Amino acid sequence: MPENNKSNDKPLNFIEKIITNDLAKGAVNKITTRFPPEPNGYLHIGHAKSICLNFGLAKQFGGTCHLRFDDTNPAKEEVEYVDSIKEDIHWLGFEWDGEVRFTSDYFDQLYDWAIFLIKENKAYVCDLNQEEMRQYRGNLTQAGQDSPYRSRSVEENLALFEKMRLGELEEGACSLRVKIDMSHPNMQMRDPVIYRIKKMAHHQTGDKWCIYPSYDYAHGQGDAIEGISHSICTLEFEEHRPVYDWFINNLPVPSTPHQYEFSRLNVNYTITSKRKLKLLVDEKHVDGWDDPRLPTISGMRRRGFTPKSIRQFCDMAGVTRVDGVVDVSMLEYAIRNDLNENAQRAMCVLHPLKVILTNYPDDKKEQMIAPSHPNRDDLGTRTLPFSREILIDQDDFREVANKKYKRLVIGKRVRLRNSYIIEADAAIKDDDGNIIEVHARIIEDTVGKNPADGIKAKGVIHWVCATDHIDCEVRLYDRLFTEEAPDAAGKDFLDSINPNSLEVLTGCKGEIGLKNATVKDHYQFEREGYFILDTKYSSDERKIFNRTIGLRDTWERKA
RNA sequence: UGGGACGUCGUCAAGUGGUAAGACACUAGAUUUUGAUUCUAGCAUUCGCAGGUUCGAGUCCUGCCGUCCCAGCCA
Repeated sequence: MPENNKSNDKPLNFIEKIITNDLAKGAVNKITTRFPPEPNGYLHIGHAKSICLNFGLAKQFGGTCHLRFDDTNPAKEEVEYVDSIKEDIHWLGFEWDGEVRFTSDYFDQLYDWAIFLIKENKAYVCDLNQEEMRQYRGNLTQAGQDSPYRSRSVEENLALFEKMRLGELEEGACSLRVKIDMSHPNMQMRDPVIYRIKKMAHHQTGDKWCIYPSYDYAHGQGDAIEGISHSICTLEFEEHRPVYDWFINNLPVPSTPHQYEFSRLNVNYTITSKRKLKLLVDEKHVDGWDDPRLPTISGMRRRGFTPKSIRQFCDMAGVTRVDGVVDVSMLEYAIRNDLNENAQRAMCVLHPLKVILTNYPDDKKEQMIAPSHPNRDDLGTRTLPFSREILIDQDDFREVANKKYKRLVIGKRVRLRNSYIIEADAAIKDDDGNIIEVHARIIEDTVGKNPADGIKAKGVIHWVCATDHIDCEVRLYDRLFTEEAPDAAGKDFLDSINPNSLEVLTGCKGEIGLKNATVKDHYQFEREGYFILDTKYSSDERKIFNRTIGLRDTWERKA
């Protein structure tokens, strides 16, 4: 019996039920799924759901999952994408069974089966051009008309198809179509094209072909060749299923796969249309496919998302046939949940303000010991140099404030995280009235304990030694779109791009230990959020931290 | 106005005739050297609407309404 690796009490989704049933009644002994991306763009969060589903199902039911590039259209595909897709799948934590497969591996077989269909008098070469074909196809409410070329003889079709293959006919001059039913209410069944002439090199097969099979023809046969038992795709392919089944029923294929559709993942305030993502990249609205604001896997990776958080998010979103839009807060929950548990803590001051501790000796320096994680001793401790001058965040000091403000205020006390409690005495200003420095005093003997006088601090703020720290740049990201549904019909998604989606902070000061940060280390900068070194632009000389996600904030930090 | 699919809390989502799981979000309170985490409590008399069948309906039937998909030699 297959083992269910998911949390015991979670109800099965409809595909899991189908599989459980197929296994129970012996329709299949072992399941085989596949993830079939077209290498024409980078993977995004929507693909992650499909990856988690297909690879997850195989693992859950003791089956296997293939990676097959659906590369039937050389005009749109590139190896660059093949490479990034493989990398992203691995990064997400999945491994495909056997070698990477390509639909183009089956071009010979597909071609032979096309000949077979012609000989069966089920396929014909059609000379209609695109405009004519559209007219003959009819429309949603009107039946189509048979192509005048539909009744060509087998011999003529064979000869013509051979000329197509040999490159003796121009692109668009004709196509090979299958004879189904031009008056079928399902438009997909009105004699779909299965081969078209494209005189271009293919990234896998080179110059071997100048005719290429269409998705409808190639996909199901690829599944059948690989012995895919459950071919899972998204809802928009639903009306293609009869076509899929037609080929399986009319060709001598080695197995009979079945297609199942689920609704694609949509997340509000973002877009998951490959075409639109490509536009954002091509028109430089963002910094490449791996821009941290993009929902691409590479962008999310650079942003600091973990594979585990993405998997959890996909699991939380569920698998159904209902089209809906998942709230980004669910994604944010998933990443915070992982990082809260696993990210080491550090302090980093984003908008530095100098504080002089007037009662602390000029020549004194202490080394404060702080845990790397509040409730995980296994992560060890770190050392924080402390001296007379420290830096705190400008937002953490006010000359006067109401009682709801729990930070440093003149005449009031605040706890320096992992250090002393201090009390502010004065704010030093420049000629324009800007606070440039704060004078304060430490309360003696308050490291790790409350003051002897019983007057406790109201809050806790983070800080960094004014002399012993690292300089860094911090990049804060906000949602790329201001509209909940930038993709909605009737509007241009470019109009809702958030002009403030990236805020670059320079002159930030991080605790000294951060000098050893690597691109693999996720940090929680206490009271600020989760950060990770930017893989693209950060260097030893210029450290750049990306904010993955801020801490949950129930207080309104923005005054 | 053709065909197909889908409509359960703000958002995902269980439920398959026996009297509305769970998660996110949100609200209130407790703990807290992160206004974080954790914890505790609250959050659909109601399942798109209207009829019907039934002792009993989110679940069955009928009608209606709404949303999405399909007229590429894209996938």
